[in-house]
Amino acid sequence: MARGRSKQGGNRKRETRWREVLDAAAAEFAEHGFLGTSTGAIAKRLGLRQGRLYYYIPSKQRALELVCQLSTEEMVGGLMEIVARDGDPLEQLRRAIAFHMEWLGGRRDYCLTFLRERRHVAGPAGRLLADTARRYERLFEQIFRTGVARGRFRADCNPAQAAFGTLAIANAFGLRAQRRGAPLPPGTARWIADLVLDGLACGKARAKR
Amino acid sequence: MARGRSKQGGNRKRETRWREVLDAAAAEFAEHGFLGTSTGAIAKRLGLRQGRLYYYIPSKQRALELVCQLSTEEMVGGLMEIVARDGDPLEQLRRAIAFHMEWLGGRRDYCLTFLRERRHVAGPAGRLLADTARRYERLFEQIFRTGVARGRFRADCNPAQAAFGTLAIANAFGLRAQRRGAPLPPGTARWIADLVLDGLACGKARAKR
Amino acid sequence: MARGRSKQGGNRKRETRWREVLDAAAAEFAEHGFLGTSTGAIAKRLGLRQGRLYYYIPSKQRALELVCQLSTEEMVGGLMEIVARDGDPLEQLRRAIAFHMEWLGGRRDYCLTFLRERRHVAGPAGRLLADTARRYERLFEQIFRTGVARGRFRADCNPAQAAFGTLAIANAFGLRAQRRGAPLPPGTARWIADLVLDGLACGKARAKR
Amino acid sequence: MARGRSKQGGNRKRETRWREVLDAAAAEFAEHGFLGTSTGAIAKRLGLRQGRLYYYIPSKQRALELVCQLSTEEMVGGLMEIVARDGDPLEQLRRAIAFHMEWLGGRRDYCLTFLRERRHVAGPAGRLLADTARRYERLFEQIFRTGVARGRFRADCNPAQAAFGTLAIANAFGLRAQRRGAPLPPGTARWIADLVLDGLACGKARAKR
DNA sequence: TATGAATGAGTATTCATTCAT
DNA sequence: TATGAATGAATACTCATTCAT
Repeated sequence: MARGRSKQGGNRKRETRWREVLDAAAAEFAEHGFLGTSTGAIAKRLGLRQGRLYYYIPSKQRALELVCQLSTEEMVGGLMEIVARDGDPLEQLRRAIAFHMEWLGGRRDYCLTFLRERRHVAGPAGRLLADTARRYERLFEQIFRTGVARGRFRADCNPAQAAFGTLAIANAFGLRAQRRGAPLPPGTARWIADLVLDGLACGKARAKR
Repeated sequence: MARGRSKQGGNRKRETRWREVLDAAAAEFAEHGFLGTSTGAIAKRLGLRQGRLYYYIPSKQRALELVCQLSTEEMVGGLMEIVARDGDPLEQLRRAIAFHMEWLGGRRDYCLTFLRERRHVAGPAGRLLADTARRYERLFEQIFRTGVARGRFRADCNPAQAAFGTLAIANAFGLRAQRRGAPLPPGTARWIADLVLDGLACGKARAKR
Repeated sequence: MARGRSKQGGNRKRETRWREVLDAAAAEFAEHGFLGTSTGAIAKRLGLRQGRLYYYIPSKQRALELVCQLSTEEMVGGLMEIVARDGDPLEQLRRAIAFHMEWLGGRRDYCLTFLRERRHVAGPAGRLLADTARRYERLFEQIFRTGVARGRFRADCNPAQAAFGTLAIANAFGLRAQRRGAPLPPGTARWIADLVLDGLACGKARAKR
Repeated sequence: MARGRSKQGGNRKRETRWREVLDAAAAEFAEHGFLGTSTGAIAKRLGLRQGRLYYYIPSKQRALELVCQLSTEEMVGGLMEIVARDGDPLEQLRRAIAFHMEWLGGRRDYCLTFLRERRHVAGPAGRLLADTARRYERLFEQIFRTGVARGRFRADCNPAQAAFGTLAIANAFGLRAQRRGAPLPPGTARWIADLVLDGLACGKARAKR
């Protein structure tokens, strides 16, 4: 390729810079929202002038799509591994939650952007995103289903609801901690897993009392 | 006086129209976000031309503030009554959650707007809003604190965390149902209360197992 | 006429109200300028609602024209009498200046509006205004011309320039006092007349020294 | 450094363009007033599209402030030099008036804008402007005060009034000539100085006659 | 790789004016 | 005599995007 002097080196550098651009976009999107972010603000964060941004990304819209896709797809990949590995569903759930919390902490900007700004991703990209999100939730669902089937979780546990609820709780606590700027306290994942287990999977069904 | 009467009538009509304007704003804000909403869109929803809107509201910004303030303040009022009435903390929590879910259902647009768009309310109005939100959460906190003190909830229940978690779960389920356009299924509030009780207030603390 | 119950009474009342409207317009124009004045502001000053104004005036533009014309025409009338009356040009000038200062004080809003806002009167009305203003200046000019002809003013006094200068000085001092909110101090007109006489009409022509 | 050089060049070009923008704004403000000037009109004068203007100036308001500040501050600087240089107060006054007239001619748009539109500069910028204007007037005042102290001007000359009057006369004649589009006739400054000297500083006080 | 000039379209807000009541 | 609802046009300002250099 004419562009990179050494193909490898050039591409790697380019790739690196490209990630930096996405990081900057994610940071701005997380802080001010997609519509509240100007391309100038992203550029400024990178020490570039506005126009230059378009060398790296084709549009602000596309940047949002990429930010939303990148981490979600990696998250699905990671979670798949956990679910694929056999083991006690209860342990699996703990690991899954720990995994999820790690991402919330490590990729805060990407997660926040995905959670709050995905509404601005429409069309094919939006459908792709919705699909990825569904796959992620289904993996949690599967853990609950297995747990119920094996008698580890209580019989009236609704896997779909449990999966949704688990993510809601994990995200709420995970992002609350973020909002305060502090890293997640170490026991958080464990504590949330217990909360979920008691409330959604193992506790006595209250309504029956 | 003839004028007094006509003035009354005028004011009532004006007041009504004002609420309609806020409703329309809330609906648009909930659907497209504050920044994604143009004043023209609000006007269109009301069958007005854009400029006319400013006869009722001083600015889009102020409309957002009012939308965010109106329902939250009423919610605090309602919840205060529930908490003030004496009774079993467990029953109080159930009533509180039911009350909260009713608002999520009945004032969907206002609640969504508050939850997602309040970040765009800055300055004094923002501080007021934060204060109202804090008061609301504190009322839930108080229920948990009383429950722990009276031995109805488990000893290691952290009232602040429990209050936060309760709202996170209630909002997540309440608004998920909304997103699908359907009204909340009748048992939802009860079911969520059980979830919260098992997970946050009464279940065995897993970590100790 | 169908409109007034008693023609006389109705018209007089109407006439009065009409003057009040013009006064209010003049006051706003003087304070905020023509473009800086909204019809709502004029209406407010009168205790009316915006729309009602159009019962009295056909347009904001026309209101400006009337404000500018009214006092200038009366001023021309008054000054003509002074100039017509025979007498020492020096005394005439004193009287003319006193007359001018009285108007600046008594019709402050009208004078300010005329002086600063007449640029916004275009078309036939603008030409009429320019003509009236020219007639006014010419009357001063005439005093100087007579004074020179009769040997009361120095020979090299340029009547046109002297007239222009006289008005500039009178307006500047007259309106400065106004700006400070105080009524013109009693001796002002006399003092200004002396200034003008020394500087423009009687003093030794410096350039010759 | 290559960048340094290009930056220099860029800055100089930018600076130049910036002055052109202010010149255009001043021209429009002088012709149509601040409120009568649309940003589009300024842009058109520069051959730009409206939006582009905001690359050079942050707002129309700020442009007005800059137009008003720029020349007034330079004028104060120039006048200070004249007053600082020792010499006959009478000669000083002549120089000061000549200096003032030169500015009226050379920076007509800026001066007109300052004189007529400064009322639209409020807040801190307005206070700064008022201060600069006061300093300018005080410098003239000082000339008169010195002249009286040294017995060159008549004893009952009021320096503050004389300064105000001098500026009123100079502005009136200076801007009248401008309005007619012609440059100031050569002897004007001299002639005005004589007028001022006779009327304000040296003539016999008429009232005593 | 980077800059800055340029643009076109969009958006909130204001306001003179009209009209039915 | 007065009101309030309604409108259409204007206007300041922002911003994503392009392109010559």
